[in-house]
Amino acid sequence: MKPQGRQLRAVYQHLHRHYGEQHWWPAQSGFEVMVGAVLTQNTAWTHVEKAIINLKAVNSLDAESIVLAQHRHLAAWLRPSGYFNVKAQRLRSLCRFVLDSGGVEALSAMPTPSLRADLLAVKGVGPETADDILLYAFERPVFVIDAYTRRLFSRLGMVSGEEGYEELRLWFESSLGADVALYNEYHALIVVQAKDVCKKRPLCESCVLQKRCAYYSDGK
DNA sequence: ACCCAGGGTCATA
DNA sequence: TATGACCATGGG
Repeated sequence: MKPQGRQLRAVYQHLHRHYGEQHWWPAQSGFEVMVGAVLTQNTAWTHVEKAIINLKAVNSLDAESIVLAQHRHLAAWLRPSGYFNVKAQRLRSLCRFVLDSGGVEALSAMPTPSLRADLLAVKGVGPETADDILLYAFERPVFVIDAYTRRLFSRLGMVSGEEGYEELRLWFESSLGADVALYNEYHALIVVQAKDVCKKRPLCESCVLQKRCAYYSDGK
């Protein structure tokens, strides 16, 4: 393991002890993970759940139904998750990709690099959404980078925060080694940690690692 | 009333 | 390559 690996695992252990097992991704199928990954873009998960409940209520949580649904219907079902016009389009393009590829089962047989490239080629699927899908739907060892990840490790002084997405992702992956279960839990813990804020003082390293204070916002 | 959520695309310079 | 505008609901 690389030098940063030990430090990264120490942070993980701290978060895991403090917040416990997260059991992500909350979904009943790989396809549901894919849908949730698009719907949660810049949106609170509680709102996404309502949209997914709507889709289930009309028996349309599958690629065929979503592709065939009229835009106004799909948009109405997605309304609670925000950006409903945009997300209806993105969901359609993702579902068309799934169908054109022969379904989720066929996708799960693809090697990770080509699957990742194909996901990124879908309109509305960017790096984070693609990596959510790769890790949580297809159980591939891909470390998900989000704004929380960049902010936390920047404040811990382990990265500058100015790195590009790919650079940061490869840094985590090479430091930790390929480990699906670890990546799964780690990303979940980073997200949970970010929500756990106090208003007392700006973040310092002990804030994160010793939980004296959990004010992780940007102090603006 | 303001801020921001488990981002991404597109137009501009 | 790098900003800025835009998408839109709902909870704190």
